Formats: sequence, structure tokens, C-alpha cells
Amino acid sequence: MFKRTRYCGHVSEKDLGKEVVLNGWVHRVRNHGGVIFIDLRDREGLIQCVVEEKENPRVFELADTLRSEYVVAVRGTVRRRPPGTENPKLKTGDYELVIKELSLLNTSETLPFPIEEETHLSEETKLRYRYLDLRRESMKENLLFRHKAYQTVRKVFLEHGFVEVETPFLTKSTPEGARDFLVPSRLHPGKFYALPQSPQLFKQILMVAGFDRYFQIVKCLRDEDLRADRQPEFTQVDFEMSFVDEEDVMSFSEELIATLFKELMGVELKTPFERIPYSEALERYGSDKPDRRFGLELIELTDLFKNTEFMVFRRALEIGGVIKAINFKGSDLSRKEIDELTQFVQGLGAKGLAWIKVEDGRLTSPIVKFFSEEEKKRLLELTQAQTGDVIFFSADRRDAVYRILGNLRLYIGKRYNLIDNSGFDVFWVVDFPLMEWEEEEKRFVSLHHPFTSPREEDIPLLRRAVEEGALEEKKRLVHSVRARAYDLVINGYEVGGGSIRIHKRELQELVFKLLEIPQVEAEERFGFLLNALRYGAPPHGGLAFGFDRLIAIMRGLDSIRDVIAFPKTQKGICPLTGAPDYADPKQLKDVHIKVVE
RNA sequence: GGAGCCGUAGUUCAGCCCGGUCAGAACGCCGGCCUGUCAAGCCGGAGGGCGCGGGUUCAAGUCCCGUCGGCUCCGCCA
Repeated sequence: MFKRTRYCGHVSEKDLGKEVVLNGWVHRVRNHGGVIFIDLRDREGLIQCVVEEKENPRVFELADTLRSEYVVAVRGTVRRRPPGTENPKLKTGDYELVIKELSLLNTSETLPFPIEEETHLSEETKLRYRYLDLRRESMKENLLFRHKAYQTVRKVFLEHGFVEVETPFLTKSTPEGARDFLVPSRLHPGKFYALPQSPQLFKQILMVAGFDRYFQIVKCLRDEDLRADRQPEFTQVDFEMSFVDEEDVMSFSEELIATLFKELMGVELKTPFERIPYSEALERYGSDKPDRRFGLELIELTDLFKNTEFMVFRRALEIGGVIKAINFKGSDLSRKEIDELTQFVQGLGAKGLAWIKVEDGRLTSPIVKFFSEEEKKRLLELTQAQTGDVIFFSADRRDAVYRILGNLRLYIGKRYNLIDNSGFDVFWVVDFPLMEWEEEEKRFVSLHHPFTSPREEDIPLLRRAVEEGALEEKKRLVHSVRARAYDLVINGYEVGGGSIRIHKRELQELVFKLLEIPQVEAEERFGFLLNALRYGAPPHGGLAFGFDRLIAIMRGLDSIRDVIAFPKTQKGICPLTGAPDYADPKQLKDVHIKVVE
């Protein structure tokens, strides 16, 4: 075999007249009788190679047997294509390689699908033949783009004095948060390691150890249901800094993100990024990671309907709920279209979807008869409704209203192409409450994680909450405690989140107490962190970016599967390898596991 | 745990609403022709019984039930 002197995609003006050797895959063959064209492809691109029967009958004969995806080495001379035969669609389209020598390195069976962009393959086919799927231009570009992003991220961290440290994968299960993946211990029958949901505790301990600035590009594992933007194993760009406050972490994050967008895409993001309070995100968009690239904001109507005759609304008010609406302006929806949206919200758990259509300044709707003249008038004012508008209502518990209208808003935005895809909407969500009441478990849970620090001035509220006996008052106190946390949102995706952490043992114990994590359990689960906090833990904070999501957004993709080399299906299966699979009885015996049922 | 969409040649998909030449198209594949194409072209050919299992019916890709798989979403994801 002869060895490559050029990548196919790198052949250029300066190779004219020179002899080069290319190694690659036969992308396509065009046989015209006396002349054969071979599009030869490698990682860097594609170039046309040509052989004429009368010039080189021996090579021609071999070239005639080539099929798609055969692997070959060719030696030949680069020349300018004859005038009029250039291909402007190819980077190398002005040149071609005249083949002098051809070596067949391997054949290929007929492919299950063509290596081209046009065919949209089912996810299972893509993943089963991932090695072929990744030969396709866009998939290859996704991974090469991701590769460049790793390099840029490392460069920015190094410029700012961060130290790269690896943390363990075989570690300890922590309560709260996602379900852990467990690994049975062979040496300790009945005991299990947990795979890390994030390096959270280790990076805090590295701060206590004095490393001051840490980063890691690291896999995290969570055994939860999958989504287009959620895989059981995913990559975080994780960092932590000592002797800093929110501003330091956020401004460093902004520099990192802005550098990525600039160097990889030439996009200038305006820094500092805008900040919006958590409460505003929910009030206006019904989401803590709103897509602000279109309107359709939520309109508050609870007050307007406080004396309503409409039973559906009244019941919502009686349970302390709220009434909100969105106005789909100028949509002039048909009954059929409204039915489709109704079906959508029913899928979210809504009983139905109340709506009003404005026609010739009049309100048309099955529910309008329940409204007084005054209510109708004020409704038109508050929603600024005009002829052609359709207003959708949700009346329920506050969280349900946010969920239903927030998701309906997104659904309409996508369904009716309201989203402005031309740019990137990048902003921080700040002022999260530290905890919220979890009705199902009848206790408070952390919004971020239990190591997030409350604001200094809110700590007294926390202390009073611990003492408070009356639940309603306790809720009021706890809910008014703000966290020193921040989430980064781009185009409606949460791409990062972090906080200033608790660095004093006493405060950490107070938080555990409110979360009703018993002292014994706290000791058992993360006593090692509490212990570390005894020995001079510096104030610290950090953030982690969801690297897969970030890359997907930058590439304009809806699914992170397209930026992961070997992802899993929605059921957590890898069609390429067949994982997960049954274990060999011997292996199970080694790790002291007996499978029941 | 739940909702929705989808599953028909190697691939992408039409046919399903209104059961009865409905088993089709394109690409790919195989053979032939062809000296400038680049999604080459022209001629010819092979290839599936409609994810799987029940049921309804004289008759089922087509209707019903169940099940498996893919996708999207809710729950879940500190």
C-alpha cells in the first residue's frame, strides 16, 4: 500500500502538477464508458479522481470494479479540471486527480443506506450502523466541531489558571437528586458504588484542599428517563473557584461562552448577558428556562376573574390557584386547530382548554356566556385582543398553570413557526428560591442542590423557619429565602447552572435540617463533606455547563444524540452494541448478585 | 407510570379515513450501453407480503384489542 501525502479535502492550487497519494473511501463512481470518475472521500473532504481507458487500461479495469465505500489508495497527478467542468459545490472542485496507480485496500458490502445528507434515517438505523452514519458530512462535522470546542474550552481555562483534575467514577450514592447508576462491589458483598451524577462534592473538596481553581470535562451519569436533550451519560464542563462571589463565576462563564461562540462560529455575543429573575421567567413564560425568541407571553387574569360565575375558574380560585392566558394574536384559528391544541394540553394533564376567539370585535366561545360585560371589557383590555386573536386560558394550581401555558406557548411557537431562528438568546436566570415545598413528599426540597448557599441577608429567615412550628408560616419564611444560584439559558435550553456553595459547616447542617435530612443520614451520606468543612474551607462557588446541549444549540440541532458519537435510544438502549444485556452467571456470582423474577 | 405520532422492498416513503388487481414509487443493488460527469444518463432485471400476536369479516397494510420497537412530550431529571 502507498501512504497518504494529502487529505482529499486538502488538495489545492499548490498541488497542481504534483504527484500526491490519497487514501480514502470511494464515495461515488461514475462510469462513462471510456472514462471513470471516482469521488474519493476522507475526513477532510472529497476530491474527484479520474482515469481514462485509453490512457491507463490496467488501472481502468480495476477502477471499473470499485463500488461505494471501497477503501483505496491512489497515486496520481493533480491537474486543473478542463474549462467548464469545474464543480463549484466542492471545495476541491477546480481540480482533479489523474490516477496513475490504484490499490484496493478493502471492499465493502452493499450499504444499508447511502452515505448522503438527503436521506433522513430512523434513529435506530442511524445508531445500529453508527460507523456509517458518522461518515455522513453533517455528523462528521458535528463531531469535529465538538472536538474544536473541547480545545477552546481547555484553552480558556488554562488562560485563567484553572487546574484540571479527574474525580472518581466509582463513588458513593448521594440522596436527593437523580437516581444513581449502581455498580456492585466484588470485594464487598452487598455493597455498591454509585456512578457520579456530577463531581459536585469532589470539586468542593478540591477547593478545601486549596486548588483554588478547578475544571474538568467529565461524564456524568443519571438513571432517569431520556429526552431529546437528556442522555443517561452526558458531558459537563465543570468548574469551581475559591474566594469568589456570583459575579466572578458569572463573568468567567460569560467569557468562556462568548469565546466559544466567537472562535467556533464567528458570533459575537453581547456581554455581560442579561439577567432575569426566576419569578419573572415563570410569570411571563411559564418556564424557568424560557424561549424568549417569540412573544405569546402569559397574561395574569386572577384578579379580573375573582368574582367569576364560571365554575372552572372559580374552582381554581377556591384551591388558591391562578388564572392566566395567552393571546395568539392574528391566528384566526379554526375549530379543528383549537381542538388540536386542546388535545395537546390534555396530554399535559389539563382537563380541557378554555378559549375565546375575537371576531368582528365580539367574543366567540362556549364559555363567554359565563362572563359579565365588565369582565369581557377588561379581558379585551388586559389581553389587548383584537379581531382574529384567539385567547387560551388556564385556571389551576399555580405550578400547573405555568406548566400548561408554558408548554402550550412552546408548542404554538414551534407549530406556527413563530420562533426567530436567526440568532442566540443568551441570558441568566437568577434569584431562585433556595427551596420549595414538595407537596408529594410533604417537605422542602432544594431547587439546585443542598450545597447551594442562601443569600447572607436571608440566613436569619432560615433560622426562624427552623424554629417555626406553623407550616404555612414556615413555608412563607422558607420560600422567601433566595439562593446564590444562577442558570444560563440559551434559546430555551438550560445549558448551565451553578451557585456559590455553603462553606460553613453550621450553615450546611441548618440546610440539611430544613430539608429534613436527618443528622445521622447526613453524616452517613456526606459526612466527608461536612468533615472537610471543619478544616478551613474557603468561600467558593462554580458552575457546570451541559456540553452536549451547548454543542447541539451551536450546531442548530434539536437532539443531543447528533453531537454524541455513540448515544442511546429513548429506552436507554445502544443499538450498536446491544447494551444493556444480561450478565454471565459467573460474572453475577463474582459480584454477589442474584437476579429474581 | 401516562399522552401523542410512527413501524409497508436494503433505505426513504405512498397506500390505511372510504376492507375486495393495494403490494406501489424513488434511491440503492445486479446486468448491458456510453470519453467529462459530479444526486451522470439510457435500456433491462431481481427484491417485500405490510413489526409481532390475537380478533372481527366471505375477505385485513387497511377495522378492533394486545404487545414490541423508534421518536416527541408530561411525570421524573437536586
